[in-house]
Amino acid sequence: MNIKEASEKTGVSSAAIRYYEKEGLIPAIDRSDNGNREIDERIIRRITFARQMRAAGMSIENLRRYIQLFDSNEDNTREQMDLLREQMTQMEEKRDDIQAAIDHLHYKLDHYDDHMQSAEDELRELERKHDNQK
Amino acid sequence: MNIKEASEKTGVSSAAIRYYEKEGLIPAIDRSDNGNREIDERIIRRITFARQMRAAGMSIENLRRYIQLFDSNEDNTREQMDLLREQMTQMEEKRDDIQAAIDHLHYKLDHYDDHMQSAEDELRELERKHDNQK
DNA sequence: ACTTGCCTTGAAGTACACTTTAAGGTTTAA
DNA sequence: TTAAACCTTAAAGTGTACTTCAAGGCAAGT
Repeated sequence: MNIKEASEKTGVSSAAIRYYEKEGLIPAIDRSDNGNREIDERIIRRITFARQMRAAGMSIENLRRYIQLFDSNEDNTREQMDLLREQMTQMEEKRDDIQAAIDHLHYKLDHYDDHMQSAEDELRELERKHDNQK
Repeated sequence: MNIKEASEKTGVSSAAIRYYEKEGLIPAIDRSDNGNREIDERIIRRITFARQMRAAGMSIENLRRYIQLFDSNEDNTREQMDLLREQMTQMEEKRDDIQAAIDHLHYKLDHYDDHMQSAEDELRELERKHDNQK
């Protein structure tokens, strides 16, 4: 499979696949005789994994660190797991931040009919509700 | 309250508060006699709202669009609500992306003991599980 | 008078994650 | 043989969201 097909299959642009390879987010890709990348299912899975982690906000730097551990032959299970746990914690925080924002906007939408004269009214209302929860 | 106190209270840097004001993410802030910003609770709430939306991944551009509608005197309830709903949809998608990544990493962590010889083993395992779910 | 510590502005600089460009190579089809 | 459609690389460019810098002002304390 050439890079264009891989791009279509994974939803990652050809340029980004090259970039990921150069940055060590995916393994080095074998070349065919003419020097073109010959992409197999193993690489597709690695690209897809990278895409998923990137979509969840994992930085290039952290993803590279993890992949380097992962692809090394040494037993660095401890470090890998620590890194994974650290990333999961960050993702959970981000997920919760987003959920809080969704709840906030949901509240705004639900109360649009009641009082929409001014920004202040609405913000006071939100503030009051927030205070009551404490 | 001066900008430094506001920064400490909201967790948004002084420079970012100035930037948010310039970009129209928060209203224009009143100045005291010497030209310094005099920040009250209303502004604090606006900064906090901006911070929360930013933390959830809402772009400066979209936040400005919403705030401009919000602070205008015209009745653009429809546009405001449409914008809010659009943003919520985006946030929900992002939240779900993150959750999928968390689930993936969780699976990895849970199965670390079983088979950690190679990246390929693990990825095959994930692939298999994924296929089974279809 | 001077240092400290805050403030102001506009402009320039930075980090991240790609994307785009430039210059060229190969393969296939007409 | 020439055009189309892919590929390669290195390097430069881009957008976002700030941060940092430079140059100066104000107010209080020593």
